[in-house]
Amino acid sequence: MPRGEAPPEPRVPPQTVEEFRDRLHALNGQLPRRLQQCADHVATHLDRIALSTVAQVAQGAGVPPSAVMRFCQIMGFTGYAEMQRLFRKALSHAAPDYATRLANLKAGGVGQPATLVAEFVEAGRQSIEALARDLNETALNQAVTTLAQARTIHLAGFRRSFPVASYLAYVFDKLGVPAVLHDGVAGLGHRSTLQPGDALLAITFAPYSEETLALVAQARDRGLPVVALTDPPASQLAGVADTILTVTEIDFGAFRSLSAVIALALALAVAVAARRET
Amino acid sequence: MPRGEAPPEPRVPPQTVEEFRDRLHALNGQLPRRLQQCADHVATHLDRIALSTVAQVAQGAGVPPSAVMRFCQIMGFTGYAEMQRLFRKALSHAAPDYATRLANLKAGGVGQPATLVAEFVEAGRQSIEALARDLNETALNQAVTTLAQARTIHLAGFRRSFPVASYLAYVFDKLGVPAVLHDGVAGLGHRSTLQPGDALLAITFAPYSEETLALVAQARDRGLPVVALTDPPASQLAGVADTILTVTEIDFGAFRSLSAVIALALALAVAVAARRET
DNA sequence: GCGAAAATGGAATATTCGTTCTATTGCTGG
DNA sequence: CCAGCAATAGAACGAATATTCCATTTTCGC
Repeated sequence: MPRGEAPPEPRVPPQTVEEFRDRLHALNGQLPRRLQQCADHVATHLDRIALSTVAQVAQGAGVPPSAVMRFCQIMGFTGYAEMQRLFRKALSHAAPDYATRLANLKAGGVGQPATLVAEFVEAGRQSIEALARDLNETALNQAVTTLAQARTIHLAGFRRSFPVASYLAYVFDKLGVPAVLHDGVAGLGHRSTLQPGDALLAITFAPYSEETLALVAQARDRGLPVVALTDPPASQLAGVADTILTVTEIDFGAFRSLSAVIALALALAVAVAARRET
Repeated sequence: MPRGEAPPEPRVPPQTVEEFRDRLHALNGQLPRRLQQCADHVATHLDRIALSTVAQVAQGAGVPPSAVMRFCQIMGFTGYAEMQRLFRKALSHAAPDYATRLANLKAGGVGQPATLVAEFVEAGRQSIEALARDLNETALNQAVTTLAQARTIHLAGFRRSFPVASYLAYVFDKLGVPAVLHDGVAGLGHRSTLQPGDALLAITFAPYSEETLALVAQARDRGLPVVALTDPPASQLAGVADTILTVTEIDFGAFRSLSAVIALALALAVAVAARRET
């Protein structure tokens, strides 16, 4: 082993998954080939560790099991077992008895109110996880840029998209971002308010509502940028919107929980507000 | 071994957690003492099986390990290992690489749009899981009964509760349930529409909005039942609402994802519609 | 290129954990 | 009260798996 400068090879193992990630990141680039392979594979499959054996991780990384063992020790653990303990604890704490509780709610029987709650909870959770999985970061960044540059943001969303649009109006107001909610009250649109320098944020799901499509077309005619928040496939909007953000919302029965759309919309709003302040 | 009538001891193991629960339920009551202890413990700690050893399950149930083994075989598995495989598969499919993806999104850095999405996703998921955990079934059933008996349902919800109220208005409309959204357009309430036989569903979070409280008081004066959808502690509403449904909504920054409230509201709406039809 | 030190792969070993076996206990029906 | 059977507990066994060790290869400084 080298004499003078000892690389910070810690004797205390990471206590949380966060710490683990940090240490992994710090080590990146200064590892021998096989250990780097381990690091790469582990980084992209963090969740598998809790349920995999050394041999499986090794095969996944394309290295012999002994390399995985050395990797564990580099990370500060005494061995694979200790490392796995960390991830198992994280996994079991993540869902303490959520699954059981859900099953109990459902056990009441179809049609029972509690069962319905369980179904919508399940749909909401799946939608939200799908959002995290499928988020298009490029489109999101582009949307933020577009909206941050706009003088006024116009919000379009009718029928089941209306709650989202109205919540955005509330949030933008709180954040001090000029936004107009096109709510169709009194049968008149605010179409004349679409002015140069503005942008349109349209929230709409198939089948797209007439009003929203009309507003999008109008904005397009006047040369305003259009950001669409919709569900895949966004076929009809592909030609007319500059930026398309898609969200897969799982629905139970005929109705959607809107969880994923709202989460995305909120993040978008906060990011836009932050960008405008700088 | 016995000769003639073989008890229905299945040779094919349950393929899903659902099937597992069914078989467990079917066996209930006709098991010897120790096996029943196993069944009870497993039923209430379904989620632990994936990560526990035989010895741990046995200790939890207060039986020797061999009793757990016999229980596994009664359930149709060849042994504990096979049973555990079922739950591990369920666990890993539930969160395929969701956790990793979330961490990756967050890794972008504070203030990045993608990181914000991750935060709101996290908040939404926690809210939704909290709903499943803390749902008060009694209050829910009572709310359904109250609203199902109403001639017309009045919806109150302003500011950040407005999206929920407006979504409920949309859903009730689709379901053919008479509902009025008190949206405050033109500064006039629809107060005069509060008629005998109606009911009020108020959605409001602390700090409660003036308009909602006023509407609740008015309904109360006229003797109409009031159902409140709010966050704990519902101190101010305790005296004035007949039924109180609480939802703990985790917020990130100053904003809430509304996931849990919407899930509960949707379930409530569908349950009410179903009850009215019968 | 040569030598030392690090890295590597694979076999040997230790440990943990599931599974089986059997003696004993506790029932149940005659 | 006794025979017969089911249920049980604990110990012994065996398979799976983590861990260590060492011979070989690779890398890097001189």
